[in-house]
Formats: sequence, structure tokens, C-alpha cells
Amino acid sequence: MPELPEVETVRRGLLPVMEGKGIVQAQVNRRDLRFPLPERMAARLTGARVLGLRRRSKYILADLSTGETLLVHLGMSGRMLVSGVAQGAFYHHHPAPAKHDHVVLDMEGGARVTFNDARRFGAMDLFDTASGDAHRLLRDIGPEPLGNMFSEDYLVSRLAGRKTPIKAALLDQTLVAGLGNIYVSEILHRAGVDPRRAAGRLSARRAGSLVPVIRAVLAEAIEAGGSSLRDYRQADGELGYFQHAFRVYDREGAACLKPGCGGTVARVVQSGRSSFYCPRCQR
DNA sequence: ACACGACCCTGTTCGC
DNA sequence: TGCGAACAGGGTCGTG
Repeated sequence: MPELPEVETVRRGLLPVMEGKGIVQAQVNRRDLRFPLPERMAARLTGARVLGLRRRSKYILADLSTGETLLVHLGMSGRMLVSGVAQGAFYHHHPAPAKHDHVVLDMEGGARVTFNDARRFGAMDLFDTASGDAHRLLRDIGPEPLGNMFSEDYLVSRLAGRKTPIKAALLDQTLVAGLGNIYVSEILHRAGVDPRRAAGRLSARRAGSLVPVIRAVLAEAIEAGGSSLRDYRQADGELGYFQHAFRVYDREGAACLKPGCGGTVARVVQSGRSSFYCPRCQR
């Protein structure tokens, strides 16, 4: 679920129930997720107002009136469930506490935001807002792919000379922020690049051409997430759910969807993770 | 500096 | 139907 487009979709879903609202009560049900949770976390959140809800890479950042920022990472299985929100003529109540509900925020206005994460690869932390991106989890992250700092010149220079497969290079969060296993497969398919190709062995022209492809794939995914989110009506108020029409991801053995290609989608394992690609149109 | 594997943890799916 | 293996969209760490 959570690569950059999903995290952005979750952020947008949380905006109406969190931004500008006070946290009436925070409940913290365990001492750690991927890392130890901050000391006195519930007390530091309770009574704070959420001044703004930002995203950096795959992190959601809530700037609080206390001068601290709440950092949230969804890991592999993290979700932010919203309940207690009026939707049209209907009103859904808070569901019974579920397994893996680790943090519960009761918001001013009646909404409840529940962080649920079965695998606990997610993370939460509190840090001084004034310290900015100095947080160790944010410090080394590369440019936002949809931002101005991510240019063709930048990507070409960062890929030059690298022997690592282009698939692994694009997953490197210090090179570019927010790409994950699904979207890298989709991006390389759209760009016609074999995921196994050494990053430094792409011509500058082809390496640079990845930039507009990355931007387009992410923008379309965010748009799709947003549209399905607008249509979303379900009692548990789960956010971050949307269906994709993946061109290659999880389609091993199926026909390549590039018009006129006629190839068959293959799967290879690279650094322990599946890559899906078409051997015919990706070189 | 880089590349790779192991590891973190739970749930679901697949093959026998 | 049971049961173990494999796998899952995240990242970190240690090793060679």
C-alpha cells in the first residue's frame, strides 16, 4: 500500500479531520513499533492542535501547536483509519478496538484516527519542529520527485558510474524520495528500461527521460487515489485504499499492455524483491 | 563506496 | 482440512 502516492492519498484523507483541529485525547497502546515510541507520547499529543499536515517522501508530518512535529511512517502494513465522521445522511461510529491498533487519536470535531499496523514496520516519533529535516529519518532523503530539485541533470549525474541495477538505484531513498517496489516496476516499464540494467550504463538521454516518466506515473497514481478516495464510503472509514491498473506489477505470465508489443510479463528477484517487466519492450 | 543478504513482524496465499 | 514454505507495497544493519 504505502509508496509516495498512497501516503499522499492518506494525508489528503486526514486533512479534513486533523488540520486545524485539537487532539482531545491520545492513546498509545505499546512502547514500540519499528523503533521505541517517544517518551510520554500520549501526554505530549493530548491537548495539542494540528497546525499543518505535510508529507516528505513516505512520511506524514503533523506540525503541532506545542512546537513539536509528529512523524508517521506506515511501513508495509500501516493504516490510518478514520471513524466517527458524518458522511452525507449517514454517520458511522467508532468500531471496536482491533488487533494491532497501536495509537488512537480522538480529534476535536468527533473524528477518531487509529494507527493500525500488523507487521510493525511502521514508525512514529516526535521532534522539535524548528529542527526541520534534521531528524535522522528525514536527513538523508533525496529530492521529492514531484519537486523542482528533481531534474534530469540531477538524475543523470547521480546514476553515472553506478553498477547497481537501475531498479535498486531508484529504490534508493537518498537518490529520490518515495519510490517503492510497485512504482519502480511501473516506471521502468513505461520508460522501456530493463530493471536489471546497470544504472550507469543507461545513456544520459535515457536516464534523463526517466524524470518525466517518474513524475507522470506518480501524478497519475495520486490522482487515481484521490478520485477513489472521494468515492469511498465504508463504515470503518479506512483511507489509502484504491485500485490500480498496474501494467506489469504482479502480472507475471500475462500479456504486456504496451500497445503493439505482444510480449509476456516476466518476474525476476533483485535484492530479495520481485521485479516485473516485459523482456520484449524493456531493454 | 558499493552490493548483497539477513533481519525486523504478522498475515495471507500456495503447494503438497 | 492441515501444515509448512514462500511471499508481501517498508527500511536498517553488518559483511565482504
